Amino acid sequence: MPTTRSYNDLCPIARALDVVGERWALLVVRELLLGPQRFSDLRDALPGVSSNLLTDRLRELEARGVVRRRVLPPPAGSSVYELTDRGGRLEPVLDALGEWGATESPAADGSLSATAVLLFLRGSLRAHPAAPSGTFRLRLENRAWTLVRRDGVLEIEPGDTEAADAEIRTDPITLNALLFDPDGLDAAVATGDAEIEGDVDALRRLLTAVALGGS
Amino acid sequence: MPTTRSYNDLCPIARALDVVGERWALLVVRELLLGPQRFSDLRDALPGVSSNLLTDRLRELEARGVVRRRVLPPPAGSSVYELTDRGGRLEPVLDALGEWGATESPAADGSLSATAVLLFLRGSLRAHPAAPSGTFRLRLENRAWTLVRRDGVLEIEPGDTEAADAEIRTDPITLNALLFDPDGLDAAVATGDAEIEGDVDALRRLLTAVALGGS
DNA sequence: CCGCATCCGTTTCGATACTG
DNA sequence: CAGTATCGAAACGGATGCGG
Repeated sequence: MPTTRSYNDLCPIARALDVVGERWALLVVRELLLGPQRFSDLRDALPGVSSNLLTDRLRELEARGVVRRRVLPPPAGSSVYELTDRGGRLEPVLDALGEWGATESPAADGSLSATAVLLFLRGSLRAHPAAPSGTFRLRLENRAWTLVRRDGVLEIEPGDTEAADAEIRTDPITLNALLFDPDGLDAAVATGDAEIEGDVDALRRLLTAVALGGS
Repeated sequence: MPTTRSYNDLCPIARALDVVGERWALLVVRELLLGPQRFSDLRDALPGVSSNLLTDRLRELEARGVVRRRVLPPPAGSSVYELTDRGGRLEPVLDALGEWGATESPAADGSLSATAVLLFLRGSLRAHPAAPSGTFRLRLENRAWTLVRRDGVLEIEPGDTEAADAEIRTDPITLNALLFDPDGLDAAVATGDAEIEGDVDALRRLLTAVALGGS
């Protein structure tokens, strides 16, 4: 049964927290920021959330107009969860939280979803104006995203939406490490933790731009 | 006993939520944004939080470097809680949450602390460039704040920090209503819900600027 | 397998009472 | 005023089961 608890506070901040202040709620929104996800994608991206609680959160966020459930057209038949317009407008909240959280110690251990590292990557590049232009394919956890930087705007979309200058296949943890130490790219390739293709120098410049921006 | 539960997620957003994602935590930060507060101030501003939980939250936020407890110099002897620099950097998070929460329905009923309405007032005026310059004294719940708009910057500080052009004495709910309907000022004065002094026209222009910005 | 629903032990929360 | 102590209620977390 979904939570109905409220702060009973007229302040807009408190009313926002009534909607997305429950445990896991904002992390579900985080996972949906780059595109729709299936129930099991969310569960895998959020280790520690139990399936029943994930169901509750999704129902609650759906009832509050943050998330929408959409049944894919046949033959898929399965359904995905995606942000509504209102849910998408939570992006500045998550950006601000991420910026604040990034000032802490570099963190010890834990999981890291593909969406999480891609959001960090995107935020770092957006904050760092010197990032190179180009189109990059990122393959993480058997899924693909396309990073496009053109005319100063940076977007990351799910899928192979267009031809890429370079491609990297790796896992979120390795990619995250490379964002802090781009020079580790060759070593990661050597150990098989990452595979790269295409314009490798462009990829290297991309990683370096993040590392410079983050310091 | 303070909470130690973690998402165990390397994402900066999740790590931020490990610190300020517990219930009431961000509302405590909200209350401290405009200046130090005593324990009982916080409890009164946050009806619904039990004193033991407020103690837990403050201890937790103190341990995480968000809040600091400070003992006032004699003869006061009492102690106050205030934000650390790191805690103060949460302001963009609360701004973003407030902006998102304000797009909802105007809210039905509930409490409203002085800080909450002043933060809303400040945010609205900052977003609306046409707000008039001047210095205003705001008296709510037996406490005073000074609103200064000068050279395009707007600040609200606790106390009577400088001479004011006008003063209003009222309660948070009435002030909030006036922010949506400035024309209600005369009625509020007539019923005794508000008392005003000084340059009343300047006060009227201030309220009107908020109403225009919020629409 | 996916998308839940049910059950159950543990943690957190909320209300009230009480103390220095 | 500034917290502590206690206790029932709610929320959370993990395991298991079940229909498609």
